[in-house]
Amino acid sequence: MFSKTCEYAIKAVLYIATQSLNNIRVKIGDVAENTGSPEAFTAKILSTLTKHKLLHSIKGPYGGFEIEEKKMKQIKISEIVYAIDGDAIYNGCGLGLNKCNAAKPCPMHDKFIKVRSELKKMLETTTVHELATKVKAGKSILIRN
Amino acid sequence: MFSKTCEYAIKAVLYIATQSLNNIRVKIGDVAENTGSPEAFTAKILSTLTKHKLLHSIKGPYGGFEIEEKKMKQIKISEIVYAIDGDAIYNGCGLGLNKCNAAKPCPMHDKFIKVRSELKKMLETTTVHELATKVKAGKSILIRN
DNA sequence: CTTATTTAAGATATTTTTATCCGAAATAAA
DNA sequence: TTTATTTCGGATAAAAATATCTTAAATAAG
Ligand code: SF4
Ligand code: SF4
Repeated sequence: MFSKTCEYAIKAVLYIATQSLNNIRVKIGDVAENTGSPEAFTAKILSTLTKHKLLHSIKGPYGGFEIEEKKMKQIKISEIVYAIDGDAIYNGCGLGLNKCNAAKPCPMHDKFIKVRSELKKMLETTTVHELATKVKAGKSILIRN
Repeated sequence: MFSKTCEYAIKAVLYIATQSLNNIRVKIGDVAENTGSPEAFTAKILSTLTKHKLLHSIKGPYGGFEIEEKKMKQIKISEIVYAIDGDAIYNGCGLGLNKCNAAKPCPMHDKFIKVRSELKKMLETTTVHELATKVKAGKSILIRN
């Protein structure tokens, strides 16, 4: 469904958001540890997310990552997926034809479009804040030990 | 969504099925050419599909691949996906947690499960015959030139 | 039986994805 | 100013996915 990189990215954002809800700024090591992701690779991902303005980073001692509560209410999961995996999941086709054409589509078109648009809608209507709140309340987890 | 290998596999099966509807047996080269897939790689994929009994292969001169009409009415697209990509798309989780647990799920669980089960249902209710018929009737295509 | 044709299977190569490493830049505190 | 801490950015490395090549096995036809 998503690339591994994208899974790490979603978990990382949700972990940072959850901690930000408690006004705790977190370091790369914390994120890696609490999402079950490799640390150096997590650094790369967080850097990408920061460039896309999905996270706020602070360098130096007592630095780390955080997300304002206002921001996490705005950011949708779709934006994280887009920043990492690009638009393939939104615009790419099920059978990978070079170009799409509704007049003469691939034979799975109708059925495929239906499922894909539901996925898209789901990602576009789910906010980081909504999910982070669930994690904070202990209703769900980001890592299984 | 699917691996590239899986996309090739679906297109290959549909091409072979479409030709079988006209009682034409096809060779690897034909399949590759008419699905826009690399030939040697297509050979590997067809071999896998044959082992999974999703295709019938005949060696030697005048040989090639075919699917009985009876068979193509039975085979669902889900079976092709399963043969190539395994059960990740059916049982894997959106965030890639090691194990799933409905009691303490990942925060996307509910929404994710909904979309995934629709995808699963779609694949499990679409037969090869249904799609091959569409292609045969010229209503859809497998390759864009 | 011999030859030509075709799939099967294993070895190898290339590309992409995932992951690590290391030095630079920023910055807070002593 | 110096030091310790932390992110940033570029260079590599390892693993997985995708793709090719080469030889073997099967078989139809002459
Ligand atoms: S025809 Fe439809 S389903 Fe097929 S590749 Fe194009 S957009 Fe996707
Ligand atoms: S909790 Fe649900 S959505 Fe999350 S990984 Fe498990 S099955 Fe998938």
